[in-house]
Amino acid sequence: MDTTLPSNFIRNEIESDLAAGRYATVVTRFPPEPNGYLHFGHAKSIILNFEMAKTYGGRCHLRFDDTNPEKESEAFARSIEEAVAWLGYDWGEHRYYASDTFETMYRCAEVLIERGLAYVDSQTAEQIRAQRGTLTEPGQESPFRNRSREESLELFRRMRAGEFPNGAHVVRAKIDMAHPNLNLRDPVIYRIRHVPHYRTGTAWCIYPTYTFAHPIEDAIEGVTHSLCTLEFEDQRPFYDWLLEALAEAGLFSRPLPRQIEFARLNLEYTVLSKRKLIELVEQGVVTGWDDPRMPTLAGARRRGYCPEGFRLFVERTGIAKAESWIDYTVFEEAQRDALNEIAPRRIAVLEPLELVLTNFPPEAVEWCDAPNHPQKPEWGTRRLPLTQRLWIEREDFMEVPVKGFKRLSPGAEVRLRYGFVIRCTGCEKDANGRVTRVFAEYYPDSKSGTPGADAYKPKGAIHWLCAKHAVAAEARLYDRLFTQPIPGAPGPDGTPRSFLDDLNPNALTTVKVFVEPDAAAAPPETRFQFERHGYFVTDRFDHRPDAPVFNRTVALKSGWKR
RNA sequence: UGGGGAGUCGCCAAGCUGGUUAAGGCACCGGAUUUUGAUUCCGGCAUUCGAGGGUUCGAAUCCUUCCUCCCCAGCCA
Repeated sequence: MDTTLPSNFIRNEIESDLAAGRYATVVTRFPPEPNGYLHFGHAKSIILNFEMAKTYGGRCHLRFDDTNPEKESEAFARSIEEAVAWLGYDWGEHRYYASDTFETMYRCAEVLIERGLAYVDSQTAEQIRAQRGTLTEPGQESPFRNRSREESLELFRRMRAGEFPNGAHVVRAKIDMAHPNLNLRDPVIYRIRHVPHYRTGTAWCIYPTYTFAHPIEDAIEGVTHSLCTLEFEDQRPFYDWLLEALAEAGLFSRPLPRQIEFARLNLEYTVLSKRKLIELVEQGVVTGWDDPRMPTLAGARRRGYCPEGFRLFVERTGIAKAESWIDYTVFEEAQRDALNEIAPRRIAVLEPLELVLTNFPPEAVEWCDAPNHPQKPEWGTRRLPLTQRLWIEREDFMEVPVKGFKRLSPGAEVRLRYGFVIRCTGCEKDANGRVTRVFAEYYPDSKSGTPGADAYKPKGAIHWLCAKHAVAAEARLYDRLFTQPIPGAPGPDGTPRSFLDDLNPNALTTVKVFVEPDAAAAPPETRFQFERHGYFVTDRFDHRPDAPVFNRTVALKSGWKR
């Protein structure tokens, strides 16, 4: 067993199950309903399930929980597969659809009825609700609860045959209408829905409910550990009741799968509920499900976040049962740590200011070697042309420097990264007092990598790009989508607010920038670290070498506090 | 006021079959290295485990009372 992974209660449970011989192997599953896009919360579940299986030498299935034809589609299923694969997981042969097992489920329900453990109720949804009782009062038994097994069986058969309209009958498990756990007060396990299913078409007009289908799907697939979120905790008694009954009837063999619940992910400065995500798209707050500001996996991919960063994130935040809100910095830091390892360095000037080296020969070009990664010499170097006219970052110059400023200002010396040390001699301003150009003199004997270059000890180093060679590009600077840690949380005085009230208007800023030619020429989805700025990626859809588009994934940390 | 869960450092989270100084991560604060104010590197960061009682030589870990928060009354998942 891998002891380098952090301990968590699920690992403990699995290990004791294995040690006790309850299961010979570990089989988990990621069971999305194909009715929407995957988000960061799903990433936690995907990673948990696949990593647990991997850790114990088992396997993880991808299962589409498509038991409600009203909102599911093939397109969603495909986008889910794409996202899981993007995260780096392979379900191999083990892709399942609940809808492939409708016949088995039908049989399971029949067996329950035959054994007197389920019955067809012919009341309306309203009547059933009224009889369910309340949290403190027991429910009432349906007048149809004790009808004969034969009659229920016959009605169930006719339900399947399409003889009844929606809502005319349902089949319910027969457990205990007075049970303190409402989920055991004869839960509905089959309902009539005259709606075509995206996979089974019109073959069925009755569909099993999640409650009934999920345990059966797990058992059919031989799942050992069915990991789900906390809200299903109350459902576990039914999960066990059902499988026990079916095993007793000989439909499933032991060991039966067991459900274990963990807390879902809550991340600050973002929202992770399907409803809110849909609202962001429909209100036009973002451009779509894959907008880089969206906490969807499609958005994350486009934003430039990497799978390894997600894995690190999940590993660092852990798996537990306490509902908690994770600091956004944990997510960002995990991404930076992962990106730092895989992103080659390049230079980009985000807010260009012209710098003229007055003592540099006008036609000369000095080639400077720059490493592609400061800690990975094996990644090699590239050559940057340096000429008299350069672009530097506007924020790297201050006519009147503040205390602690280590960059350019009149009289100050600074190193042009990988190039020469220069001394600022002044600047030029327009009528509004805005600096339009900076002047400096370079020290010819200070070139990086040449003997004696280290004799210069400037306080800082700034990046630059040759004005003649730099390529213009568009940079989309992304930031957190919300301004509050918990979007929509009530105000201090308790006034109710909406998460839409906390939108960050600056979550996207588009700017015209200059980049190194080879960065512009890179294919879509190529990641770079633009030195001193952050991690960027060429946009998956909009980037073209002749019209480059870079998305800022996450900025570098900055210890510089004015 | 029924049932099911959870409360350990600012944010997460190990530990919880009782026994040396309560892991680790993020954040934060130093300090070293650095041609990214990045990375890396050292060091600091809970006499205390929701609160009160109790058992014990000894409790975050056992018992007990209380407090707070979350979930459940879809023919959603």
